[in-house]
Amino acid sequence: MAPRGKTLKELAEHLDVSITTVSRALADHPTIALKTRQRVAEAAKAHGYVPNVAARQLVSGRSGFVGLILPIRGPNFVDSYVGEFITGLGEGLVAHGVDLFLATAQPGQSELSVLKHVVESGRADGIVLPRIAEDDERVAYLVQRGFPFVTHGRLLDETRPVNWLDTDSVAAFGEAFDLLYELGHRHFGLVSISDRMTFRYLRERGLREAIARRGDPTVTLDVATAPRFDRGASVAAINGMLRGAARPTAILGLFDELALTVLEEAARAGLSIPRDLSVVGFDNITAAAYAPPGLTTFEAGTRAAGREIGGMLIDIIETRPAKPLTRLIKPTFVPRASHGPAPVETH
Amino acid sequence: MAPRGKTLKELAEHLDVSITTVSRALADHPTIALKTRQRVAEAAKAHGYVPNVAARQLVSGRSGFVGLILPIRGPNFVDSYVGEFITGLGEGLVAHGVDLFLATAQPGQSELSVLKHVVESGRADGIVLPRIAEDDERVAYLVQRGFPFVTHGRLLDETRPVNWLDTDSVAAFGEAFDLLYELGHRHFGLVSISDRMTFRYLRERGLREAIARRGDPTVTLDVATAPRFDRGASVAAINGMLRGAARPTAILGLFDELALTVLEEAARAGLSIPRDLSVVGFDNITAAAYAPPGLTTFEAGTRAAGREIGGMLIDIIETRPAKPLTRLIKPTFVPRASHGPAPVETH
DNA sequence: AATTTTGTCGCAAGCGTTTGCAACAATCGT
DNA sequence: ACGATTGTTGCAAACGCTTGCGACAAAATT
Repeated sequence: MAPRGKTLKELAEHLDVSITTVSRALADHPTIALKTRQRVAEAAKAHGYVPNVAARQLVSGRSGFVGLILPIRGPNFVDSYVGEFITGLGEGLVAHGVDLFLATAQPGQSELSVLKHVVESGRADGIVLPRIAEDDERVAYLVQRGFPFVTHGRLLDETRPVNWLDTDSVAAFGEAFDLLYELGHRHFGLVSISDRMTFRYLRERGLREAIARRGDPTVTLDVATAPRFDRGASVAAINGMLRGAARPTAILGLFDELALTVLEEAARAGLSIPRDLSVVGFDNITAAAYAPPGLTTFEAGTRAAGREIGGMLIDIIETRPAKPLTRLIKPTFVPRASHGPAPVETH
Repeated sequence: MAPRGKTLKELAEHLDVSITTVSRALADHPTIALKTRQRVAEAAKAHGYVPNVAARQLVSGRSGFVGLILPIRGPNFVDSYVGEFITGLGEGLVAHGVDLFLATAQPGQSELSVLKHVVESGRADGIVLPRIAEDDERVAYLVQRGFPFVTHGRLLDETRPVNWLDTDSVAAFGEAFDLLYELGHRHFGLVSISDRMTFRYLRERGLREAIARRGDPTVTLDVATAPRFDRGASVAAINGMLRGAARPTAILGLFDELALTVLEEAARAGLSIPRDLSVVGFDNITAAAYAPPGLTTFEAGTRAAGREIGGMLIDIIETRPAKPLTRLIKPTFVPRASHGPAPVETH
């Protein structure tokens, strides 16, 4: 057994006052004489008193923890999202004296069952849900349970009363289209995923809306999809697009990993970037800067998002606002060398 | 206030037995009649009973948490280490029903003071300490406190009774040297850091020992250092080496970020890799595969290390072994295209 | 001087568990 | 048939803290 820290009782005996008084003094309760408060504070510091969290939690009903269920990943791959998001979340929470706790789903176990366990055991005061799907069962559970949470990403059905923060990928993909259109591109490709994640839908919508706004009937859009973490399928889908009859002159990757794969496959197909093909991604992962010729992309600001979400969640836990809190972050354009003027058409 | 879950008391009333009986039945205590145990188990499942962790912790003295203090990072940079290590740790802990909790140090606050707070508040049953320095004050504190912990990385003084897991970078850097020597290289450079981290020392030692083993007096080693996260200083140090009178033909980066910077600066200096210069890194971060021409490096297996450390820590918490547990993992060589035969000397 | 107010403090209950010990009924041996 | 054994359950204390309410003395009011 780890050596226990000092308790209130010990402090009280030492100071010859009641436990109650020590407790109130440390909470700076105004009914305790100022002199007593100071005396207690000194003794507490001198003895290195640290309150026992379990006892405090038991009576207050609050754990001082915010929970996050680690997204299940393939065996060999961890994207940079996890590290960045968690770091930001920690930063956002620490200012309020709240710690982050991470639950991991066992191999056979669903994320939902872990979530239920976390909520019902009283382990967390609030939950953050990353990377959500178009219609997420975890959200349904938490809403029905009335448990505080905020999601990173939105549901498709925006009328549901959920607190969320999202990056405005509609705007980003619109911006990318406009830029490429101005550069003369008319034939577009989008490499997407088949999983029903909300961001997949939103990014494609951003692109389509921008096309519609432009009102140019000569613009074409070709969409290729593959399962999310299936690299082989992505490669195949990309090659289909690259080696097809009507190869686009500009290809957008739903996120950087996909765009980087386009870069690789294009090189393999003997295409020169950006002379023959422009490529734009989304997320600005580290490798985007290193992959030749440098991937043009959007900075999603994952760490800042985590920080912000931490603050939102604390706010929700403490004030229980009636209206849902939502925040839309504009990603910033990161121009590098993978985009350029459309190649002149060879008739 | 979040709606509380069911309590033992409610369950007991429903079943018309005592709280004690329910508690023991759920723990599968043999003194409780088998029939009663089953009856209780069913009711518990039906009512969705989940024990309150705070109450349990209060009496058992165990929190069911393992703590990790997030390494402090610069404002803009999160290396992939965090995400990988945490993912692995979660995987290693979940099998034992233990959760991971993350504490973050406030800007002005030392990691040590956060650590003390975590330990003394009873928030964790054990601690994992990542990325440790040659002589780490956190380790001293935990040893003196008799608190269970395991480090990722070693102290320089290996006689201290600490549980650690480390990657064998001595072996890796020796292997790298041998390989490059066989390829004809005689003039070596090491881009290192000035921070007193143990791995800095070990990797350099691995290199020097391999050189000594070879016993070839014509071999030279040039070491350049810069503060850990100071990219500008690294660039300067690397350029000093690259543009100096006696440029090495093979440069080892203490870790991939450094090696990648060598690649960039070499390109800027008009050097062709690997014709003019061989570069080898360590860690195998994602970008290593994308940076041209592909960085030769070592896979450190961070995620697996986290997984392993999780298991070790549980073991330590439960059995309190007298002898420290230590584990040395051999990194695997990841040959890519940034190394090759030494250029022929031009006299 | 008697009464009310104000300022300080302590008693004791309660948060939801676990666990040593006692209590009781049923079964056993002789 | 009686005490001893076995099997099963419950009582109550304990873990360390917070908090409503009452107790008491000193100060203010009448």
